[in-house]
Amino acid sequence: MSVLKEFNRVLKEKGYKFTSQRQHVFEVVVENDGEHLNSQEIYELVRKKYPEIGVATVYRTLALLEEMKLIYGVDFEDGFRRYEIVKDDKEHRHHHLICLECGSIKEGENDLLGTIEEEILRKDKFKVTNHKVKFYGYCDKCLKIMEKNNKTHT
Amino acid sequence: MSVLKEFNRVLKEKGYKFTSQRQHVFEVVVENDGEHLNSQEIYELVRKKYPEIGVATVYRTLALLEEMKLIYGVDFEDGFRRYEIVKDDKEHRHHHLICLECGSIKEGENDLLGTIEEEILRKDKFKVTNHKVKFYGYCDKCLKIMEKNNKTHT
DNA sequence: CTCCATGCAAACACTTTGCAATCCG
DNA sequence: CGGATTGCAAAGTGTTTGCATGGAG
Repeated sequence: MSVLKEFNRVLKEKGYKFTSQRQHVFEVVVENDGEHLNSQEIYELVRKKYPEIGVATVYRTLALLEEMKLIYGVDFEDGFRRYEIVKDDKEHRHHHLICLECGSIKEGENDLLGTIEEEILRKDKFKVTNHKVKFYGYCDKCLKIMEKNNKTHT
Repeated sequence: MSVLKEFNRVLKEKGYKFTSQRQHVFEVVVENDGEHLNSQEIYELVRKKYPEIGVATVYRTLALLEEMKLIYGVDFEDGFRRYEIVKDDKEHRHHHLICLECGSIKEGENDLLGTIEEEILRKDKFKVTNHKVKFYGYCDKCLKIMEKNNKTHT
């Protein structure tokens, strides 16, 4: 798997050591891409494959991976820091659709915000280099259920 | 001040009691609108006027104010829950421009995201009811300084 | 063999909770 | 008065740190 090779390469490049703990943590994040796992969930999953690992190592490794720009943290304000894989710079700049009914988190189209960022540069004279965007609302599934039940929201 | 009256009114409406602690907490948030104070900062400011207040009361009051929809929490991922006043539904749905250089937080134009939300409804079949949007980048001032220093970023 | 990396537990920082005392209505 | 509200301190979170041991290079 090329992602793992890349991981190894960047590790060496930065003078960090390759350990099975780091490999396991990284693998769990890769294998669960799109799940937005939090640190504890990652810890639990790693423990299944590598029971001796300690929480601290997981936290340290996640920080390391973030520093290496292999993953990055997202915050859904549920009290946990959650992680996503950085696929490339474009992919990085997506946004999330968070359903208030079922709690599902869906990743949205990538390029929607480009024009807005241009506008911000013009109007606010603010050069956007990244964004964290969360839309809250109701997903298709829940909308349909709510319609069926004749519920109204807001 | 009509905001305070409104506060009092909503309190009564919901069957909550009006106490000087609650008034002070609310006042501090109102007086520092735009500052995005976190709970501890609010606690410190309230203590200047009302030294007997306890942290717990501040947290409880902030939760109350949030429930009453008089304020709402924002998360700038600095480890603190920060608060803003809800002025009206429109105002609520703004976004933030966070400068990576000086850390300043500016509030952006309100209506920029309307069209995007329509597009999300069409493309993703997701009905947006609120959003939390943070743009990271460089503010006008820092951009100019960086240009002067011939620095490049990213 | 030399450090970097790890595991453990203790320490942290922010927030919440339990409970007796207080005070609004 | 009576129950909601408070202050205090203790308990809970998720996360970080100190330190001796262990393992990669």
